[in-house]
Amino acid sequence: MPELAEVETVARGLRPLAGRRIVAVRFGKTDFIDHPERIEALLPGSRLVEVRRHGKLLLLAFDREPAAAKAAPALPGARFWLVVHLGMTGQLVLHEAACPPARHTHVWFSLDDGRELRYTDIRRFGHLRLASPEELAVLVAPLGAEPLELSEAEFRRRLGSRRARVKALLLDQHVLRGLGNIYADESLWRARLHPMRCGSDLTAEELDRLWRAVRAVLREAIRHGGTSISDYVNALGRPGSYQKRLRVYGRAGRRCPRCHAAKIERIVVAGRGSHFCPRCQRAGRSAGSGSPRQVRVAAGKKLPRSLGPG
DNA sequence: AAGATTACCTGAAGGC
DNA sequence: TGCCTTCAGGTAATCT
Repeated sequence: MPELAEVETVARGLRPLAGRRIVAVRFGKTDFIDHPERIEALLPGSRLVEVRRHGKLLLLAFDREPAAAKAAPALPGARFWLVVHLGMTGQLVLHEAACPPARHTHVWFSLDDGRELRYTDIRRFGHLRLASPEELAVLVAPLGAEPLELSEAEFRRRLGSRRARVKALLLDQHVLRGLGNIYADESLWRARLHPMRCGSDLTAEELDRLWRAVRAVLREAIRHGGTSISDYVNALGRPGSYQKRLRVYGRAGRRCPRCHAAKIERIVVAGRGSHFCPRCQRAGRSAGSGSPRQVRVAAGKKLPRSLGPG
């Protein structure tokens, strides 16, 4: 599942393509693409000039052919961006043009060196679109801070003021951009925090631990080329190796690699499978079984019998 | 209005 | 053996 570390790895793999020109674009299914006709009109003849990662977004900057200006007056400038979100099963992989395409390949970008950049996406949760610099600014404006760039004070400010569960906050792209389910669980384990803890209940010391944990986990995952569990591969079609180093994700029932005593449990938090060590990551008072709404009711009003203590 | 839940999509896995 | 159901999760839309 492409999260920050996977998208970063793909971006690094695509960077050597800077300077290449797109000569043709071909589509399969386009129901996950915004205005494919715009892509068809603008990309051929354009040159890739830059590859960036923004959270889980892959941003490819192109300088357009002057001749293409007439074809797409909606993008008046010379520079535009191909914005790619890999969703759950998206892959952007460089192939020789002669290589037979994988199933679920939906976009072919033919390059001027005879190779093809292909977008494959089994479940089509991914997203593709073209954006002017102005449109891109609007697109990324709601996104939160880059996890590897924000300060500890900023991290504390963003999470410590929120009543939502810390797991939900880590997954919320408006708080931090780029974390997904795997690295959220790994970070919480490393910081020894229960996923159901509420952001505003975390002490400054706990938030500091979490900030350090997120950075350490992401750096380690990037160093190992990301996590390949089901579908993820890099821009050359090769898997990462961080799945071998996961401490809790997908390891329910196995012994905690830190305390070697308790077994990893899996519960649902924020609608997502959440893996943690019940011994190393204690729930604390605010992280009981009820929803935050029920906790609030419990503090002020009489409880229904079924929710009461004991 | 913040936080929770659901729909989207396909393939793998488990049950009978 | 094969069909059926359930589950996985990133995000946007919808509900409370």
